[in-house]
Parts: sequence; structure tokens; C-alpha cells
Amino acid sequence: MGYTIGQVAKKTGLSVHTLRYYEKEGLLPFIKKNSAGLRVFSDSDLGWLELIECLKATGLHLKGIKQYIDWYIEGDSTLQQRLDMFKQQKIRVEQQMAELQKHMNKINYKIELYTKAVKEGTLHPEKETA
Amino acid sequence: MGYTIGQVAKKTGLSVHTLRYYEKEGLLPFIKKNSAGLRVFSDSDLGWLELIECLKATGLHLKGIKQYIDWYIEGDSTLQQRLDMFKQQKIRVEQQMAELQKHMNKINYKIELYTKAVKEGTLHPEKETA
DNA sequence: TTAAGACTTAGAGTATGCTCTAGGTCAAGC
DNA sequence: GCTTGACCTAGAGCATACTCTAAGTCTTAA
Repeated sequence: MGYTIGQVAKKTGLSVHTLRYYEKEGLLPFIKKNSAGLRVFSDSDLGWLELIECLKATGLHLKGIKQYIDWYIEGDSTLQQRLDMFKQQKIRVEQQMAELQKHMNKINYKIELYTKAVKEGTLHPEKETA
Repeated sequence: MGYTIGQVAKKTGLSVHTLRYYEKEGLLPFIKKNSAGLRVFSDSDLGWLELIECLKATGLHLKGIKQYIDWYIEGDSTLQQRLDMFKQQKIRVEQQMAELQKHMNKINYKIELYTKAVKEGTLHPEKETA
């Protein structure tokens, strides 16, 4: 039930460097080291990495993620802060989804436009810029 | 039908510095300058800025955006490349949407979990890590 | 006519998030 | 015993995308 840093790198797609960097930044405070000083990642550590990815991908910086982890370590006195953070994050994701849909519409329009243009061999720039 | 750089900054939320930076990087090659050397942004330039934002927000780097603009300038011989780029971008957006939905699920789960925990005054860490 | 305020260029500086290097330890296999 | 390969630390270096500074111009209004 323990993984080396190399195994975790393969599993997650993160580099060994990045994993060490995350630990240095306080994002992986639960990793054990064995007698030889080697990191031993547990399944729970993999869970933390998943959460880090989730928060990062939804717009939180490493600092914000560290804040959450610090709250987690602090214990039950920070439950409300953590809940608020996830609620805030939810709002962000909803905004991101709406934005993404708008961008998708624009891209679909461009695909239509360029599909026609490729067929005709020319784009009429007086009708379409950008 | 012309805007100063300051007006465009206000309209778009980008900084004056960023607008000049974009121009320097070749992302705004159609901006005119008046006799005093001041930039005069047209509505078409605002359109380009919208497209830049769209491509940036969907994962293209400024280099990739510049590539598109260079193709645009090159003319009809690059119609296929431009179409392919938008198609590629569409695939990316679809992936991003799927990812975002997964993250949303995780966040919703956390909100449920922490809502309960706040009510009860404690989170049971043996059941939930990260 | 002079001061404010928005603009100009060239180029330096910064924040974020890696990414790599140097120099070293340790365990396994030939 | 020696090499290989994965690991270690500390710290330097890098890419991206800004962000700011210095020094100067131009327009407008008191």
C-alpha cells in the first residue's frame, strides 16, 4: 500500500520534480518517508493529488490550495472556511462552464465559416474579420 | 469609430500594458496609428481581442494565437490550417467541458460532506481524507 | 504658458509553476 | 567490488504572460 515517487509520477502524469515541488510548497504534508529517507506515497496521498488537480483545474492557485490544506490540518475549527471555499469554487466552475459554452459557440461558428470558405476556396474578409 | 488604448482597456478589462504587449507580440497587426503616433482601435480590432480571449481561454498560448493571425494575414492559402485549428480547438473545449463536469461533481460532493460536517461540528477523517 | 493627463517607446522586473542541475546516498545484480 | 538506476537535498534556471519604469510627446484647459 505504498508507492515510490516514480510510480506516482507515472500514475498521475506529474513529473517527479513537480511532486517534490508540491511537497516543498506544503501541498502534500501527509507523505511518510521510510528509514532510507525515501518518500512513500499512500492511497490517501493519491487522493490528495486528485483534489489538488481538481482545485488547480478550476482556477485555484497553489497558494489557495495550500490554504485549504492548512485549514484541513487545523481541524474542525475551520469547517466553515472549507465549506465556503468549496462553495466559492462551485460558483467559479459554473462561470467557467458558461464561458466555455460561449467560446464553443464562437468556435462552432468559425468552423462553419471556414468549412464554407475551404469549399469555396476563399474567405470574404469584408464580411468577416478575425 | 476609433478608440484610444485607454478606452479599449476599460471596455475589455485588459490593461493598457497588456494591449501594447499583445501588439508587440504580433497579436494585433491591424491597429492603425494617427498622425501623433497614438493607437486608434477600430471595432474590428475589438473583434480580434474577443477572438484572442476566446482562444486563450480555451487553452491556446499566445504563440498559437499568433500562428492563427499569421495564417489569416497569409490569406486563402491557409484556409485549411485555420479550419483545422478551430476543429482542434473544439475538441479541446469538449475535453475541458467533460473535465469541468467531473470537477464539479467532486466539488458538489465536498459541499455535501462539509455541509453535514458543519452541522455536526466535526468531520470524520477516518471516513474522508483530502 | 504651464500644468495635467493620456499617450508613446524600449526595456527591465515580476509572479507562477514548474524544470533542471549538482552532488550525493543506497540497494540490487553482475 | 562495481555499475546501474532510482532516490535524496538545495538551489539555480526557465517559460509564459504580463507589469512596470524611465524618459519623453502631445492635447487640452485654466
